[in-house]
Parts: sequence; structure tokens; C-alpha cells
Amino acid sequence: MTARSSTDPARVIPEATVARLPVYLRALTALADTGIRTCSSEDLATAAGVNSAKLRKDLSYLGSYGTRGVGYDVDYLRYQIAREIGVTQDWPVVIVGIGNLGHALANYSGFRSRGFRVVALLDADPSLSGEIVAGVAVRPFDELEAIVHDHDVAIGVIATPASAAQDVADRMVAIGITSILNFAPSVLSVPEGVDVRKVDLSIELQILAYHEQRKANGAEAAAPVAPVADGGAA
Amino acid sequence: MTARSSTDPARVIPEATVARLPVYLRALTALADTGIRTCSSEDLATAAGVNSAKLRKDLSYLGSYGTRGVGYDVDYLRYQIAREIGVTQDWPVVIVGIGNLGHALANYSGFRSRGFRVVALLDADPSLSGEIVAGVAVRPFDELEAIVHDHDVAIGVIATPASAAQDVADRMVAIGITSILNFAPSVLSVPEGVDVRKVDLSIELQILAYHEQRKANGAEAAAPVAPVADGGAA
DNA sequence: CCGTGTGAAGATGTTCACAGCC
DNA sequence: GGCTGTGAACATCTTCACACGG
Repeated sequence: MTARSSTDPARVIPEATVARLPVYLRALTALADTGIRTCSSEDLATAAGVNSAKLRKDLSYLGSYGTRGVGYDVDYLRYQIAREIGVTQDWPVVIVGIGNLGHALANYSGFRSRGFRVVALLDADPSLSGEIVAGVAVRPFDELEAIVHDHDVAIGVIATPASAAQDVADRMVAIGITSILNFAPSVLSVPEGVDVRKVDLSIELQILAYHEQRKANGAEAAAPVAPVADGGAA
Repeated sequence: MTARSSTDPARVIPEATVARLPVYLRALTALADTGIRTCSSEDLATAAGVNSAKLRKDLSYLGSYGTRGVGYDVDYLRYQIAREIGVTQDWPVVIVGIGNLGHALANYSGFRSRGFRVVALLDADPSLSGEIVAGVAVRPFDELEAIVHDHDVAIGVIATPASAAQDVADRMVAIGITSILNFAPSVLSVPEGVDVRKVDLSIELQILAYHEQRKANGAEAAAPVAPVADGGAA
């Protein structure tokens, strides 16, 4: 049973699973690059850094793409996941804010190779206009609307200072962008139907600092080594 | 009662809460900057982009720092959260891999202002050695051990290509680093007791692409607008 | 026999709704 | 009266363990 078609509207993939699919995709690509044609859930789970039960459960939401007693065909599964995520063809994206981070993002080759194409770089500072970064000219922020319409852009990246982020987001939303990746350290408010994901460099460090502090306190105080009840996936 | 002291070893803060504390900290700083001395859970929740029940629950894991009928003292709560995270004084960090992203990270002022101090920039490429980035000289990767010992560094940032990331991580762990922030698109394996957090730019975009594709499919197929059962926190 | 796919159990996280205190 | 702090209900996510099919 459960031969769910990819167009079955009832099929819902849990958010936690969606967040791992790109990891599986990358792991499959790595396996394929080493010439491996078939893998078990155990193999792929190890490559992806998760345990095999979770991997199988995740894949089960997509359909039954494995063969019992055998495993998964690497290329076939890779295609199925790519199709599910929607990266079998390129998504055009615009990057707004060409400071240090914007430069790094524009030059990041991982976007290109993973289903995204940077169609424009925009900055409010007119002195940057015309500069070529990673083969793309920096253009004035005003041109956002024309670019978005011309290239049918649905995804925007914000790499501006925090003070500008909400204004940029408002403008993006007004023009029709419905997904935003925000690198600015600010909370964006957007209407329903617009997705925002946030990448915050210093928040990640602060989370590490919290655990680091706990390790230090634990060492000097009570329990020296907490015996973590761990499954044991390497 | 539950007058938990900050040194009470039994007190455990859920991981999901830990991940939000830095957001609250930032929101409190923003409120303080506009001269606000006191705020309700509703105010702070709005500034942080969460709902107030979640905020209160999160804060309750730290202790009882609010006043019923009144709210929270902004500066006092800010200090308590900073202390809990461990950013009341600076953590020295090293950044390995001074490509585009490493440059951007080295120049990112948010680290400095949020409890971190970049004490060294390292790169395996000898031609980069001596270059000054954000006031810090780039040094050969070999000097990692000396630097880590000299500055008592516990947190390392990896901004190398994926192919080098595991080697760098192994070296960091061998030298005594116990927390790693990994920007390379690769799965790191580290021994128990070492924390790794991953920031992956293209994974975030792929997650957005998935939802974007769903919106597009939903529009052309069945339900035009899914009536999301939402609490309604703006 | 082996490894996938999956119900069921358990753990973690979120929201509700109100008691308790200012 | 108003707002915090929190048990209890609900939702989501993870892990277990085994039936099932190649």
C-alpha cells in the first residue's frame, strides 16, 4: 500500500524531515562520486550523520524507493529527493546587501551546484553599482522590481545590516517574493504565506558557549562526566 | 518554590529553549537601546518573534526573574540571560579557512559585540600568511596548537572547503577544542563531549525551495490557500 | 536471510488556561 | 486588575522492534 504519488496533495512531509533531505542529497552525491551504486540505510545514515531508523522513517514519507534485503539505488534515490525538494532545475535568487557577507555569498559555488542561480546583486549604496562580483554586476536596489519580474524570482537573500533588513523584506514581499533567507541579525515580520529562514552567525556561537560553560561548570562541580544515554551512532 | 540557583546541577534547560535565549538577549538589547526599562512577556515576545506563552515558559527554566502584574526589568533580565548563556565575558575563538567566508566572518562585528573575540585567523595556504584581516594577521595552520594554548581557546570556527573540514576538526579536537562551528558543507565526526553546530547556506535555500515548490503546486492543483490553523502571533 | 518500511512507545517541544502573586 | 509562572493537554519528533517482501 501507501504508493503515494508525488502529486498526492494529502502527502505531508514533516518539517524536521524536510530539513534533513538536503543532507541526504549531499551524502548521496558524495557516495555517487566515489562510484557507489547502491547503499543500505545504514551506509547512507552514516554518511549523513544520522541514525538509520531516522533515515528510513524520513525516506518513508517520500515513498518506497528502497528494495528490501538490498538497499537503495544511489542515483534513483538522489533524483527522487532532488525532485521532492524541487532542485531538479535551478531557482533564480537575488542577493541584497553586498558587504563582506554578500560578497562571500555571491562567490559561494555551492549555490550554483545545488539548484540555485544568483541572477542579481543589489545594494543601496550607489558607489558599489557596477562593481562585478563573481561575474555579476552590482545594481541599485531600486532595480529589484524589474529584476524579480524579468527572472521570475521567488527567493531573496538579505545580507544587509540589521537596520535595513525589515525595509528590504517589505519591499521584497511587495514585489512578490515569497521566500526569504535572512542573514541580518533581526526579526523579520512578513505576511502569512511568505517563508523566512534565518541564519544567525552569533546565535550559533552563543549556543556553543552555553554548552561550553556547562562543561566547565560540570567539571569543577558535581558530576565529572555525565553518562549520556546514547544510541551510539558513530 | 523552585528558587533554582544558577549552580544547581539538576537544572537542565531544554535545547529548544537554549537556541532561543540568544534571540531574547538581542531583543532585550534592542529594547534597552530605545530606552525601555520594563517590558511584559507580550512585548518581549513580539520583539523576539515568538508567542508570549513560549517566552514565559522558556524564561521559567532560568528562574523567576519577572514580577507578576508588572513584567520584566529589561537590564536585569538581560544580565540573567547573558550569564546563563555564558557571554558576560568574552570567549576567544579561532577561525580556520580565510577564503571569502572566512573574511566575512573575521569582519563580522556581531561576534565582538556578543561575547566573542577572534584571537586568530589561520589558513593552510602559506601565501595568505601575514595578510591582515579585520586587524588580525593570518597565520599558518600549524600554529593552531600554540594559539589555542596561549589564549585558552575552546571554540573553533571552520570556514574551509568541505574537503579540509574533517582534518581541521580532528586537529582542533586533538588540541583540546571542545566546540566547533562548521560552515563547510560536510558532516563532521567528532568524539563524544565535543559539540558541533553546522551552518549550511545551501541547505537553508533548499528548504525554502521545497516550500516554494509546494506553494506553486498547491496553487495549480487542489487547495488554493491552505487555511493554516495559526495562533495568530503577528 | 537481510534490510526496508512502519506501527507503537517514548521523548521532546508547544500551547492552553488559570492559579498565584504583585 | 494584570501579568507571571506553570501544570496539563496537545503536537511533533525520535527511537524501537519487528512484520514483510525481495
